[in-house]
Amino acid sequence: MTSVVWFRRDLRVEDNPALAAGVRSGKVIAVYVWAPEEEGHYYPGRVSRWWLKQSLSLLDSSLQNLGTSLITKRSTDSVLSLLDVVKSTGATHLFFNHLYDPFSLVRDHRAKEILTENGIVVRSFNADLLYEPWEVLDDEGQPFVTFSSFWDRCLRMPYDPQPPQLPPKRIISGDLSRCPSDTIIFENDSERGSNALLARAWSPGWSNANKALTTFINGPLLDYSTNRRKADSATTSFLSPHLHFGEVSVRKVFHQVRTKQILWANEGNTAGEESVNLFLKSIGLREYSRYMSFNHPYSHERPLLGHLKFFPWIVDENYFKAWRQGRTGYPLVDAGMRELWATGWLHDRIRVVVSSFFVKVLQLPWRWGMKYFWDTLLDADLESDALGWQYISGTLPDSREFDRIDNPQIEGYSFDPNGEYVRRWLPELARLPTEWIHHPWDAPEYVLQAAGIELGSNYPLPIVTINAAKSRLQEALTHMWQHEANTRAVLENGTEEGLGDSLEDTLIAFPQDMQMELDQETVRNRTTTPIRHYEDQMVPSLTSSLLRVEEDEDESSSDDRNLAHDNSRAEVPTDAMNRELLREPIQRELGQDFGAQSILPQFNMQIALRNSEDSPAESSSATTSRRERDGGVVPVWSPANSSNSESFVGEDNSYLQRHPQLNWRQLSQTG
DNA sequence: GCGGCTTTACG
DNA sequence: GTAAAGCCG
Repeated sequence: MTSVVWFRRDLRVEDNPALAAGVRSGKVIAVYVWAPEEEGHYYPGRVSRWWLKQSLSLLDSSLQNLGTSLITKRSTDSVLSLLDVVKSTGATHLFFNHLYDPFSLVRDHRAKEILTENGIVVRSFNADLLYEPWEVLDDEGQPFVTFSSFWDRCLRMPYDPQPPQLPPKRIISGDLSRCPSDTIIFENDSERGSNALLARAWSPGWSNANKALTTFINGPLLDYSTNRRKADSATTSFLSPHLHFGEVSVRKVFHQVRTKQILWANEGNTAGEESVNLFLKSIGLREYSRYMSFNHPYSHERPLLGHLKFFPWIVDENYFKAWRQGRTGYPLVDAGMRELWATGWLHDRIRVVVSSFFVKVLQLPWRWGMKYFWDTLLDADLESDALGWQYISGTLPDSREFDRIDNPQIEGYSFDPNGEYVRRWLPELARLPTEWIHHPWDAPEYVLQAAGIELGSNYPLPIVTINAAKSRLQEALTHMWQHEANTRAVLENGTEEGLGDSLEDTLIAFPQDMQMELDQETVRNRTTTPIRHYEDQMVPSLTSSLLRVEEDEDESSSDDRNLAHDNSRAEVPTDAMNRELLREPIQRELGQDFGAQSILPQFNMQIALRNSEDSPAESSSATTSRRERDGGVVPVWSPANSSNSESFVGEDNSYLQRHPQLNWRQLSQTG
């Protein structure tokens, strides 16, 4: 028997449950499908593609050593390409590992549906997380809504994460003769030169990931606790790109780090113990990003909390440009942005500094910043990216307070006390004494002259002073509360006028220069296969486990639930991903006519389609319907259903109502 | 060792 | 903003 093993972001042969399943059951066809257009705006950036290219090539050599090779396919429809591979190789099974970003949730469900319809046995596995999102629930069976409660539970689960598995000793290859690889172009000519530098600093690939893990555990891990807040990042693990592409299993990381911790604990090495706790917390945040994405599949484009819905974001492309170029006049921010541009890397601490500056001082819409991180980071990761920006923007229950502005000058002396980081990335400030390095605008003229600095000329004055930013933020909040109150009054009067003029951040388009990049790529890579009509792809299923009685009343028989439970450890319960949508908005709005009210479709893939093609308006008449399938009830939704953020995060929304104790309310009330 | 003040952390 | 930790007399 032959199985297709579909590699995605699990580019390793070790501790890879899908590959192991394939090897166990007979002959293996290993395949990677490159179909970036399926991810809409989130076409991978230059450095991310560079990494992927190297990683795939190393995976291929490992597979060749074991007895097969990696088939690569260029596609605009992963699922149909998989079906082709299955048919041309005579495979009967498909195995893959779970992903939790919104695009994958939808695509993978569709893969299961279509391949199953074609008589293929499809099995999927957990390879990316310590625990599946649907395993980690509070005492009421609800998902956690704060990180610390989530992570506490993860560390106290009644069963351990699965121990990592060894790589297979050999692989029996399926028949590849009728399934040739496509050549995939990961970089264009203009990118090749910049990419050449990356190889000096980074070594992608699963075996290199293992080396990086060992190096970290035997070196910087011990002092992680004391060093972790220094901008000069020689003390971080550098594992994030490896983890993003699944070159090393997070379970292996967890296992090895925990082992070290026990060792240190026995030696009475409390500093080492504490370091491990802190490092594991960052692993936990990665887990939590998947958890959030799974439970709230729109978190990459819509705030989880709706209290900033009427915030007047400053839609200013010049600000945005100054931030990207590292010309804001704040040395720590600028050094970070230059480092990011030059290397695709940024210490976590500095990510917080630059993104907080972006949101609080510049008051730019957070999705622009998130998109820029996506485009430029070597470890660009949609779920982590979204979690980070929502945390900074104050749209999570456990976010930073929105009305507090961090001061880059103070942060500078804390994270870069000697100014070495700033001097490395801002050569124009290299000769400035440490006393002034994080606030050159206060330096006496003779000091500046001696350092060869002319503010406003070879280094900018602050783009906005912190005091101005503080008062501007207060004004903006006042404006927001006013607008919110007006809207509420209008709603209570029963008229709908005045609803249209709020500038919701989800409606703010990406700036042109960012979009052009995407559009060019989309056009350039267009193959003969037409892009499918989008609605076809938007059908998540109810295969599963977490269906609760109150959600589905009479329509879900207890048989369905019991049946689903049997499988719950291995299969993604795609209903859970819709839990939010199902429980409140969809049920509430069933039967309502959204029609023109349903405003713009906000799901990125739709926007991308609309931008790049004359697709016929998505027929976004936003129907919510249920249909029978496989003896179970399958809710069908289209993105326009939930495009109205009112239905997801509005003040009458479930997420807020369930957490009345959370501090976001203070914001609204102080107004 | 204690109280009171300052600093730091806060996902 | 609050609470814990660190520091000092």
